[in-house]
Amino acid sequence: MTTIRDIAKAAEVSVATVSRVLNNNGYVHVDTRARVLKIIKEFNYRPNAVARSLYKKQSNTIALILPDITNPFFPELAKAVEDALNLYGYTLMLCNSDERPLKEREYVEILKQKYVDGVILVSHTLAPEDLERLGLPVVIVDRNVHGKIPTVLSNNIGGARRGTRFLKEKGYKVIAHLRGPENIVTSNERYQGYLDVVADESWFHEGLTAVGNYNMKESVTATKELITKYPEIDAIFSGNDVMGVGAVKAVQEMGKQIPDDIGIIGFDGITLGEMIYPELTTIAQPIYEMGVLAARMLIKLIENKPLNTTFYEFPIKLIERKTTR
Amino acid sequence: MTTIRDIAKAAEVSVATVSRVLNNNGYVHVDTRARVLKIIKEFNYRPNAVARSLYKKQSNTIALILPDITNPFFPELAKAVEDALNLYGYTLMLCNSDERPLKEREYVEILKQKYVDGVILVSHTLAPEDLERLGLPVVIVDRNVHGKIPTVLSNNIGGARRGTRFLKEKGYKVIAHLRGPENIVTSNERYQGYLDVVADESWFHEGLTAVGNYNMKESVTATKELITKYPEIDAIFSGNDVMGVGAVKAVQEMGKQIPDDIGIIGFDGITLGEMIYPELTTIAQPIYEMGVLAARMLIKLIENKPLNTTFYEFPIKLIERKTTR
DNA sequence: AAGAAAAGTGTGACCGGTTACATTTTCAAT
DNA sequence: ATTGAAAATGTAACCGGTCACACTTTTCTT
Repeated sequence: MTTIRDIAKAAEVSVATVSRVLNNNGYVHVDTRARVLKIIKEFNYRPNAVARSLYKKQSNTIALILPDITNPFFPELAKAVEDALNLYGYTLMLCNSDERPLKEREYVEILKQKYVDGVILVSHTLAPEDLERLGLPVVIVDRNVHGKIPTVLSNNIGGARRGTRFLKEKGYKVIAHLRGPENIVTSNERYQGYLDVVADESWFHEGLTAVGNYNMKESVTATKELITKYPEIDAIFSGNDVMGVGAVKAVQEMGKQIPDDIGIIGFDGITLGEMIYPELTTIAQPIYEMGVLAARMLIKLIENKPLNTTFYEFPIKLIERKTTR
Repeated sequence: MTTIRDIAKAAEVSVATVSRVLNNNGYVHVDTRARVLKIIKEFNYRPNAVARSLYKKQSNTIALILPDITNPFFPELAKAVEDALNLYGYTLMLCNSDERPLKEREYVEILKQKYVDGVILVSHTLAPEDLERLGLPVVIVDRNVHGKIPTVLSNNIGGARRGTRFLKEKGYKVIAHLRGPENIVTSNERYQGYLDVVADESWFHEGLTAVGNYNMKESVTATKELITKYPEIDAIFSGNDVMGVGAVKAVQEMGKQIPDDIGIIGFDGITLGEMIYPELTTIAQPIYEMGVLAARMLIKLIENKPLNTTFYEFPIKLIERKTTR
């Protein structure tokens, strides 16, 4: 492997000069620069990133910690993050936490050892006090945390209200809700949004909400139970698209028509919603933009540039497709 | 940050001794070891992975280069790889190549600069000669390459034959094929498998094959064109599940019944197939196992342990679900 | 009890960059 | 010609580990 000293020797300058050329700082005579550059090209020399990291205490790498890349929401976000990072010369470490706070914390320790510059935490399970002690620049995506940690999310309550109201406007009479895990903020917010719209309805009762844990299979069984128990249900507001897809499937398996017998609306706006028939109407978050923004914010944080806002809430967008009439 | 020298000072030993304790090699007196360990715990010391990497020329990091994590096949593989790597103390770098050989090559350069220990290349687009020059341990997944590079894949031709034959056995008469990109080995192999089974049929002609480029939306339009042009088609063997899902959707949009009017079988065995209605019959590759094996092979390669086989072809499994009668 | 082998520990070079500081050269201003 | 700032370059310490080698102490062998 060629090192900076090899280059220095070949170009008949000191390593400092080569370093100056590489980093474009300090004074270097044009002729010298040209000579060094020529040698670098000749040797096809690339500075050793690890050596650089050791001295600079940073690695141009950031980590994305998420529950499980297998869940179709996350790849879209991960892609956005990676695209953005690439633009700024960073590379991406992918960490699946499996929803385990312990694994998240272990990962953070390992990442610190590796001089990872920062972390994007998606749908994390860490306690706020853990977050404070992280000792690394962090941006949170998708889960609100009281505190001064930069956060990117979308308007969950507003979106949920909008979606539920939309179902009402479309003439659906009895709207059920599939909700996510009970310990997750977004899940509760979306539930809250649903409640805000329907709590005063004459038909409303708590039994119309079932837990699908943001999971497709659970959603299928939950939906079937729901509809069997309360046949008057004619619409479902699902807390995310994955459960929404499950609901669509469940309803179809029961032989009911979508959107006539039952209308369904999801939340998230993942592409999965466009892969099924009928296509899923949904409250879409701008997932890609959120990923890009999170990456940008983190980089600013790392590079000590000022953040205009430390809390960014994206508006949602209702995408009317085929599961509502 | 505490360094090994801080620990050495506090424990009143030399850095070498601390290093010996950390790495469990060389002679260290039990009492000394205990003392050092105590100090380490007290200081909550973690050795600096970057410094270690610099000397050892390895980083306990491997990279996964794949076309696009957004394509639902890859997250499942990525998860498997990550799980396996974790077990062995490695972390994962995620690199989206966007199918661009140039980007793949650039990534490899950056990865080498970072002392990444090895690379798993999935569905790569690199030329064989590029692969040879990589200068890093590599394992290839999903795409066959003539050469001595360790490879993990599944029996594409056999699987394709099996799937096509299965449609015939089920009594379908005119079987079309949705194929992937023309420059991709797996895509061609699956096409070949299809041909092997149907080429001699009286009804067979080349028009029954359409290109869906492994892509959902393209598959939808391709399927519609196919069926409109050749209404005698009553079954589709799709080169992958994503296109299979597209075909299901297209057929449904055309108002035809699955599996009675048209039977569909996919290839891959991704969970997406279970998310739609009716669930997709498919030729399943053991994706998770393939990912795990690729990771294991790469680690063996990195650690200079012998590989029993450099070429591993997994058997496929027909999973009969609801898109075939 | 002597000598050899094993056990225990320390010193300092090394990995390959960056940069503070020192030194030398250039050049415009006086 | 002199001066002093700017320009150009070099030296060596530093980042935080690892390990070859040297050295001392303990244990074993005969």
